[in-house]
Amino acid sequence: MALDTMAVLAEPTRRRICDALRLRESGVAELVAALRMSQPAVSKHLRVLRDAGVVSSRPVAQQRIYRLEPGPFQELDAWLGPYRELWSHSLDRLERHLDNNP
Amino acid sequence: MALDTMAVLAEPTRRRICDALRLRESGVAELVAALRMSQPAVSKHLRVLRDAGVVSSRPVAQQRIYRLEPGPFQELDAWLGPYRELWSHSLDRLERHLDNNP
DNA sequence: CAGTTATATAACCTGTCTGGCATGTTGGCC
DNA sequence: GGCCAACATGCCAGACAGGTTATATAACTG
Repeated sequence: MALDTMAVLAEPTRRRICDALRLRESGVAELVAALRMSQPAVSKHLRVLRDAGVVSSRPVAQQRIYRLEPGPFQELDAWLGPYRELWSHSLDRLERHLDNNP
Repeated sequence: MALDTMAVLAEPTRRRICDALRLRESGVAELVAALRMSQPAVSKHLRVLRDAGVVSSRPVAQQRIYRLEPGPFQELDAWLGPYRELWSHSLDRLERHLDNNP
């Protein structure tokens, strides 16, 4: 469910990791440099992200390359679905208003 | 920013409140009954949601009617934007694959 | 096999968050 | 004005999350 996913993505550091991985997949050291944080802290966040399926890792020599997985983001998108009519209805009203007032 | 909004919406109880308010605006007592939780707990969550702009309240006699506000959900939708190409690209590849293998 | 690189895990501390109970506060009613 | 109803707020206890340092593991390297 998007339930757990939201909690995982709510953490600012983890979102920074996602922002970084959105540009290109990376090893841990690269993320550590980008985030200016201790390596264990980054590894812990990566663990959480991986357990939630937000990222996946593949070993390359001693490195582990992390990349984003689309699934959880799609879930989040789907969860947001019903809430979209909160503002799509407003847009409908705006359109009708403009139609009636040319 | 969507930053704080995500943390606010990550809380399961608060999401249940949002789910309830999505159907219809309600007073606190109604939410208390729906969530089977103590009234102070609900009021506190409503405070957090209101501070984040996720809900707004309007007084009606001694009641306070709460309703959802679209803003934060739009922010979340916007934040999700760049991540959408994670799976839209996959769909592109799938389409090309199907085009090339009729 | 010894040493080094790259990452994961363990132990610990601290701050924050959530829930409950008790107590304010505000608006209507007799 | 006194009382009740509907919420809000303060305070406390328990749980949990995130960071750091120290240590373990895995894979190359000579």
